[in-house]
Amino acid sequence: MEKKFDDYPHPAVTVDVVIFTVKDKELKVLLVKRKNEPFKNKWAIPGGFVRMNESLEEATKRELFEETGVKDVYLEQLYSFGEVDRDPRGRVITIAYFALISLEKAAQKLRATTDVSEVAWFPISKLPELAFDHAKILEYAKKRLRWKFEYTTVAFSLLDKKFTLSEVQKIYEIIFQKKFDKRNFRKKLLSLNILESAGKEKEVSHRPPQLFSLKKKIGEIVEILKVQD
Amino acid sequence: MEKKFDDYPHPAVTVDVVIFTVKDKELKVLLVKRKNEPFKNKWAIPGGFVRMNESLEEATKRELFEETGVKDVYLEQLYSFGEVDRDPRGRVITIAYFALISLEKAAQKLRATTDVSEVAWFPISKLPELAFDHAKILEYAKKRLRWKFEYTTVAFSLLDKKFTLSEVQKIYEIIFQKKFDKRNFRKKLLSLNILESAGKEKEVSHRPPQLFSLKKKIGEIVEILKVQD
DNA sequence: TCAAAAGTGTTCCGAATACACCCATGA
DNA sequence: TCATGGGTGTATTCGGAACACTTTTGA
Repeated sequence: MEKKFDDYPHPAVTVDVVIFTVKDKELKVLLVKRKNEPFKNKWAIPGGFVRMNESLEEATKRELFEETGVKDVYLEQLYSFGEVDRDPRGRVITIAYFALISLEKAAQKLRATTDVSEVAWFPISKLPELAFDHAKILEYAKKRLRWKFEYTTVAFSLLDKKFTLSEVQKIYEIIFQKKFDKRNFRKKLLSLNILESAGKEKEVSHRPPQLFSLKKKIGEIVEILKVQD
Repeated sequence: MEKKFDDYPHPAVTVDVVIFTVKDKELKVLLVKRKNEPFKNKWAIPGGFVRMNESLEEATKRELFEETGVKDVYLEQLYSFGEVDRDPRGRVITIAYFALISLEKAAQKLRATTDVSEVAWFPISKLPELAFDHAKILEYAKKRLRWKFEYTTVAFSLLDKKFTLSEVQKIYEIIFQKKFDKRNFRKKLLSLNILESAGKEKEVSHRPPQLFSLKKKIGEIVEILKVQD
């Protein structure tokens, strides 16, 4: 089983982050355009090598910050991809993460870097051809994303601290590409006992909505919505 | 973001497999006793280095086979662990998998290897102290296991091709440490439309039970049982 | 007074739960 | 005939789904 520590050559290890946001009533993903070979001028999921003195999550946060300038976003490990030939340069194992960032945070300037000529948000429905096995990674991320919306409270990480029930519903309608009944949606959301009242919105030219915020202590899994096709 | 391919030193990469079975009416996990430092004589989850010419899954299957002599078992990737100091020998990133093997397969002889002095099944309720961050990995695996039993048909990978409904129920009662109502359990299982009749058991000294087998084409996620505490 | 979005209740249906007795067989 | 596990039905409760109109505000 185990040999001495350095008997085997070591593969390279990268982290890749699938960064989602909701913008212009669409689910979007952040991609970068590669400046170098391989896959020069192809779009790719942002990522980079893991340094020896940082954990996988630290590496991912660093990449995320370098690419978007944002911190403190929803971040979770997705899956590790390790096919032998997934990178033509040699053996590279990647640990993929996925992140959800809110509209305001995402509105900050995106910055190209030394290895990237462009950075842009792509609607999930109109993706370009992707480098490496990134199409597969993205597929995986989309599945996970939907699952997370059904079974956990991640949706709220796309909203402000205070939000209206209609805003929550809109997010769900975008993610699931489906309309929900307003009364049932609100009833379900309120019955979960995860929200608390947070005053009223002002300065709208119609009936002002109630604001809510997420309660602090919530179990990890809260079956939010059962969505059928 | 990216530098030239070999600008960074590479961490070592291992795979670890949490191997579960149900034996003697208990959920058990396979552990190995380490022959060498670090953590000499401590119990650990079996695992080893990923070779340059094998994928993560291939490496895991190889380890699984070396340790238990079994092939063709349920295997899925669990999570990757990459804290900087998780291995005192240096930077080691591990991709953890979990496997479920059936009683008969598990009954084969377990074999010690060059780096392992003993191999043994431990009931999940009476675990020894574990090497590295393996306690954390095992915790993670236990959670995933329960989830899988609630939402998928993994349970059947612990049974023969043909099985009785009572056998299925026993497996669930062991995993969830909880009794289920026989009529409701059977009703639910049959209503899922995932089983087909496979004759009758013979040679039992009581009313012979119906046998069932799992239908071939089943969606990935079938909400089998909702289990409440 | 109008436009815009907020807010609200009831009926129906299907699934989950609780619960106890008879059946078929070999010993 | 007995011991052993196999097998079965009904009533109740709870949550999900369908469905349309009134309210509040600023412009």
